Amino acid sequence: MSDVATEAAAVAPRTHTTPRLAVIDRDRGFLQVLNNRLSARGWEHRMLSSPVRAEALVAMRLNALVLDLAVAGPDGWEYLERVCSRLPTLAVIVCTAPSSVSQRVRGLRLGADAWLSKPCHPEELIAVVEAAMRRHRRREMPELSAGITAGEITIRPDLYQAFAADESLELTPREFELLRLLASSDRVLRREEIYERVWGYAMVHGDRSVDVFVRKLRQKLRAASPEWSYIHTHFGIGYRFEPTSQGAGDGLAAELEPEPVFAG
Amino acid sequence: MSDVATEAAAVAPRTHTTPRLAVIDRDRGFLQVLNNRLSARGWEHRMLSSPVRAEALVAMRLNALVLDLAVAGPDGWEYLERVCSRLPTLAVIVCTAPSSVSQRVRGLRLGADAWLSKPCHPEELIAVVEAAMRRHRRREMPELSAGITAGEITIRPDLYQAFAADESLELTPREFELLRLLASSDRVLRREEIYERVWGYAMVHGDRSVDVFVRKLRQKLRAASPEWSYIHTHFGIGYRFEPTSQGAGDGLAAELEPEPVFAG
DNA sequence: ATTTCGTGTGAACAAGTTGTGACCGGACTC
DNA sequence: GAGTCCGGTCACAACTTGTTCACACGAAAT
Repeated sequence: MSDVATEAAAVAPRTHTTPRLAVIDRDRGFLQVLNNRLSARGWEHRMLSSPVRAEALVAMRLNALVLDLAVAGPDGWEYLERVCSRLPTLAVIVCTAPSSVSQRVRGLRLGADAWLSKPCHPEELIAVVEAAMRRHRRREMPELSAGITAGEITIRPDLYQAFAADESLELTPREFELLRLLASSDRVLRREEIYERVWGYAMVHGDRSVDVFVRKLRQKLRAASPEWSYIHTHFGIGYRFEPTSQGAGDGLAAELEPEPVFAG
Repeated sequence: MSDVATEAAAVAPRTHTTPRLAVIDRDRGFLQVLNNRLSARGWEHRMLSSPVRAEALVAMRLNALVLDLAVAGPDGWEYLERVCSRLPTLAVIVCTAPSSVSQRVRGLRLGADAWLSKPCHPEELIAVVEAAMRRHRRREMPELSAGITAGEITIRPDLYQAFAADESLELTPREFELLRLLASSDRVLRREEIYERVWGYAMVHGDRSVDVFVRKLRQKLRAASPEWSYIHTHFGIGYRFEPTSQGAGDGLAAELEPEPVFAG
């Protein structure tokens, strides 16, 4: 049970329809009841009897985590904080023994989304988890498989690949996710945001992964569509996607109104 | 720079928009206490003694709503549902008299983000509201990324850039943050305050950074929009933003919106 | 008028940011 | 077990930005 055997599925498909949650608790009866309800509901769930490292939680690609602070012992607060800061998009629900106001406030301030006192009704816990996940879900890509065409390239989410003139760019999963994110946003994306949405957890300061993958992407884009540039750097901020053809005028204007030009 | 352990303070996101919330309740004492705490915290808030139409809530441009279901009477559930579906980006916290599990579950299912039982500690309520907003704010509000237009220039937060006649001013990140701060405050800002909000930490006495950046800003503004002056010096105090056209009268009028009044 | 202090300005300097190629280790394939 | 693919780290160079400094200018104070 405590084993963190994580099947390494494809990288962050992010289109999951069934919620995936983990419960860190030791109350056998509670876990049993909860297990039944969750199974009946078709949620993917996993019961853990002790805290697991934040990295392991990342690998599980959870939507929500239910945590009994008592299980983590005196380091519970620290653990809570670490998990919340490392996985900003994870819904964290603390479900623990009766507590004081200041304890609850502290937990919420550290990043928990909700605090429930035991004993609690499993249906209420599930409703709270649903409420916490509801918003997070909204940010999953709305368009499921609609292809995006920009400049000379076409992005096909259903094939997990991008094409230029019907020729695949041979993007790796990460490269593809990065390209899809950039192409579906018409604004500057900060590195932290990119990392969080492609990698699925918080970027540590100084990580250059985004830069490196942008370079790899640009390389493949350039090879497939040399006349265009797609990914623009905003110094000190991040990157922005905008197909710009080399030969003609700079595509800077395309962002705002394409105002009519008159000779005069 | 002196860099006294400013580790995490690297160009802070500074999306520090003050929360705006409304409370629908009739408990005078509760409202009074809450009012004090919210004022101390600098939140914009408004106390309402009866439900208002969803349209009115939209106009208030709230981040969060605290609702006592009892105030809405027997139609409370319907009201809750209508508000939640009409304003999906609004954080809704139900704070009401003791209730049954099924009631709480029902409220959460209808779209509430949290359910608190009265009597509750105001700090806990605030923490719950914060937690709910934290999750919501991730999905950025459309109006937040809307640009500011002043005089001949347009400030586009989504592009981290300002434009004059669709031409970028080529502002650096700091210059942009400074301009955005000035332009979104229609009053004189002291240097210390500017420094604190743009740089993210306290200004040491005698630091001229703000002056230098104001100069750089003025230079770029002048190059892009020579007929106007935007940043005005208040000797011995600080700076104030106000677009003023050179030739004609001062453009004082165009600015003020008749938006609803909030305490704060 | 003269002094003092706060502000505007340009340039030199320091610090931070990004592009890039090389390299490393784990997972998978043959 | 060797080869390959992929994600990730590192170090370096080129570049941009941020900070500091000295001095000029102008407003307030004496």
